[in-house]
This record gives sequence, C-alpha cells and structure tokens, in this order.
Amino acid sequence: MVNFLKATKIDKTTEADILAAAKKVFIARGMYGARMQDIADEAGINKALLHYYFKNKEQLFEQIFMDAAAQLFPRINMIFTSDNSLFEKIESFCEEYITVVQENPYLPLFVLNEMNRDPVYFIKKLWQKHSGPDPRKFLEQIEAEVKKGNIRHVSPLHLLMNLLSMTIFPFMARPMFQQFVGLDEMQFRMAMEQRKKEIPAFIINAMKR
Amino acid sequence: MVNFLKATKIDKTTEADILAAAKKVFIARGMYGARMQDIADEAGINKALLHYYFKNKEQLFEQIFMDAAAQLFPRINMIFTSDNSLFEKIESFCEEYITVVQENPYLPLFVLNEMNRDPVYFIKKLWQKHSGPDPRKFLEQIEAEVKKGNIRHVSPLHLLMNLLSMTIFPFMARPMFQQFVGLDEMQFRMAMEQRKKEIPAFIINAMKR
DNA sequence: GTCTATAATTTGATAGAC
DNA sequence: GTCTATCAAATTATAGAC
Repeated sequence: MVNFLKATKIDKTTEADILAAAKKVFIARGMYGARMQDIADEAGINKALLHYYFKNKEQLFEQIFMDAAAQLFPRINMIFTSDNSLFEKIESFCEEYITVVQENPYLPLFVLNEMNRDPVYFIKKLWQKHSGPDPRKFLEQIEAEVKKGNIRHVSPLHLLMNLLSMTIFPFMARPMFQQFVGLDEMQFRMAMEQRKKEIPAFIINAMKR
Repeated sequence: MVNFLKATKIDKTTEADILAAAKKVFIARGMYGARMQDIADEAGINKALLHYYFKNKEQLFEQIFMDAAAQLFPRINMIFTSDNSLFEKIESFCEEYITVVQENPYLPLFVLNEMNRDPVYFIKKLWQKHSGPDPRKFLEQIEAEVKKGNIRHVSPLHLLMNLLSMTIFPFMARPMFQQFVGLDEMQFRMAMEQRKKEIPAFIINAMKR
C-alpha cells in the first residue's frame, strides 16, 4: 500500500536528494576525496540509509559520473551529426556549450579528471551507453569547404581541438585566469559570456582565405 | 663519518627516490587518491622510513605540487615578461610549452585539479614563491599592435585565453580526443608535435586584418 | 524506509629494535 | 638510516530495532 500520508519523504524523493547531494560532493572533491558521511549529511540522512539506496560508494559514483558525462558528450556529438553549415555548427556549439557549463562550471574538470584515472574503463562504459560520436561527417565537411575554396586549408583534427579547447579550458583554469588578470566572479562570468561570440569570430577569421 | 662503503642507499639518494615516487603517485591519483603505502612501495622502502623523511602526507604533497607548478607557471610568465615581438612570443611559447608537456603530459591536469580544490590557499602559496606573473606588458603590447594597425582588433584577455587553451587542453582531454578520432599514442604525440606550428599559424591568421 | 550502534577495513602515523 | 610491529583515527559498510 502506498503510504501517501506519511510525513517523512519517501523513496523517489530521498533517492533524488541523495543523487543531488552525491553530485555536489563528488564533483567538488572527486571519487577519492568524497566522503559517504558528507553525502549523507548533504542529503539530510545518515550513512545507513545511504547504503540502503546505493550498495556502495563505487556504484553511486558511477551513476553520478555517467550523468555528468551525459550532460557534456551529446552536445559535442551535436557538432558531428547536425546538418548545419560549418560556421553555423561552430556558432551554435559555442553558444550552447558555454551556456551549459556556466551553470555547471566544475563538470568538465570533474569528467576529464576521472576519465584520465582509468581511460579504458570509462570510455568503454561511456561508449556502450551513448553510441560513440562519429566525427567523419564533420571532418568531411571541413575538407569539402577547403576544396570549394571557401576557407583556407586547415587540418580538421586541429580545428576540432581548437574549438573544444577554447570553449572548455577557461572554465577548468578559472582560478589561474582570475588571478592572472584580476577578475572577480562576475567579471569572469561576463568574459565567458563574451566568448560565445568571440570564439566563433576568432575561428572564422582564422579560416578566411 | 660518511659511510661511503655502505651497500644500501643513503640519505640524499633515498630522498630523491621518495620524491620521484611521490611525484609519480600523486600525479597519477591526486592528493586524496594517493596512498603513502604506494609511494613507499614505488620508492622501494617502507612507510616508516617514508615518515622519517617527510613528517606527513601533506608536507610531501606540497613539495610535489610546488615542483610541478614550478615547471608550468614560469613558462607562462615568459609570455608576459620577454621583450620579443607579439608573434615571436606566441611562437616560442607554443614550441617550449608543448615540448615540456610532451615529457610530462599529466602535469597540467594535476596542477589545475589541485588548484581548484582550494584556489585561495594554493594561489597564495604559489604567488609567494614565484613572484606573480604580471600580464600588463603583454596586454599593452597587443593594444599597441592594434593601434599601429598591424593586427585587427582583438581582446587581449581572450587572445591569452585562446593561446593557453589551445596549447594545454588537448593534453588534458587526450583520452577523449584519442577516442573521437581513433588515434594511438604515437599518432597523438605526432599531432601535438604539429601543434607547435599549427597554433601560431592559426592565431596569426585570426589576427590578420 | 529510516534510524542507532557497531563491525570491518583501510590508512596515516609512531615506537622502538637494530 | 632502515626496519618490524603496532596504534589511533578515519571511513566504508552492515546488523538489527522500530
């Protein structure tokens, strides 16, 4: 019987609380730095109940990591699969990606960090969940533009690296950039907002012939 | 009396062994993930002796972190302080930085990761050791080039971010890029080698008017 | 489902012999 | 300076009552 009169929270709500708490703690401190006690505290429950919902730390972590990765990778895949023109892809990617990461600024560092810990394992897990991105279309598209004479010769691989680097890296290196140039939180946020237009403009200029 | 006949290694050698082992383990697993036992094993000694040389884990870590940071930050500062032309700076920075990171590919992720754990603490420690980089000269130099009409208008901050991003990020995201495009270790290494020229060319094209 | 209490394990650190 | 043995604290995980 469903206990709809119960005062305390029930399963799905508690589970959601735990996942939200775990996300916060894992992303802030990583797999090793995170403490089950901290996650329980953050979720407003105790450790025993935490283990009731998730058998062990590793299992909980994997779910958080996969969710985090799922917020980042499909948007990269978008570059590869969409039917837009090259310039449109670059523009919409910067716009969308920076918007997402502004709201989750620690996601990229978290994901890349854990990926590097055990690349083989995580990539296997990731690619079996979301079908692996296939960059062939994107690479061919660049070659075609070069052939048509619309852009100067650029290496597709390096263009891809440049695009992703300029979009993602500043969030991972925020403390460094803030210190270098003396930006407060608000100024940094504004700079990232500018980059939605700045990066595409930069790339387009670099590709002009 | 110096025991130069002793078969076993003596102090300075052991200390060096420990530091090398600690560097390896800390960079691979971070402050929290690293185990003193692993460091001892890697150095070929036991935990007790490890604590004889370094009072505690934190002190050992700090030394490793500072050494790692010292390999990366002064080379960035080079951009700011040198008297070369803007183009020369960009070219020599890419050349030198990629060379260093090719030999220590996990350093950037390690340093940025630990920096994000406690930005205030680490930045204070860092800046009191090596005098803080001062980007004013570099920023002014860009403004001057714009004014002289040598390059199109570019935001100095964004140019700096673009340069550092394109140079450093691919090493941090190596598993991702390798998977995306299907590169083995050797092919990735070659791609990074190409970037020594590719990045400056890309930037210079983007700045042409 | 949720709690208290506690077991089991890991791990940083120390004591003391050689 | 290096080791064996051990402690003390932290942390994951479980037992069992409600």
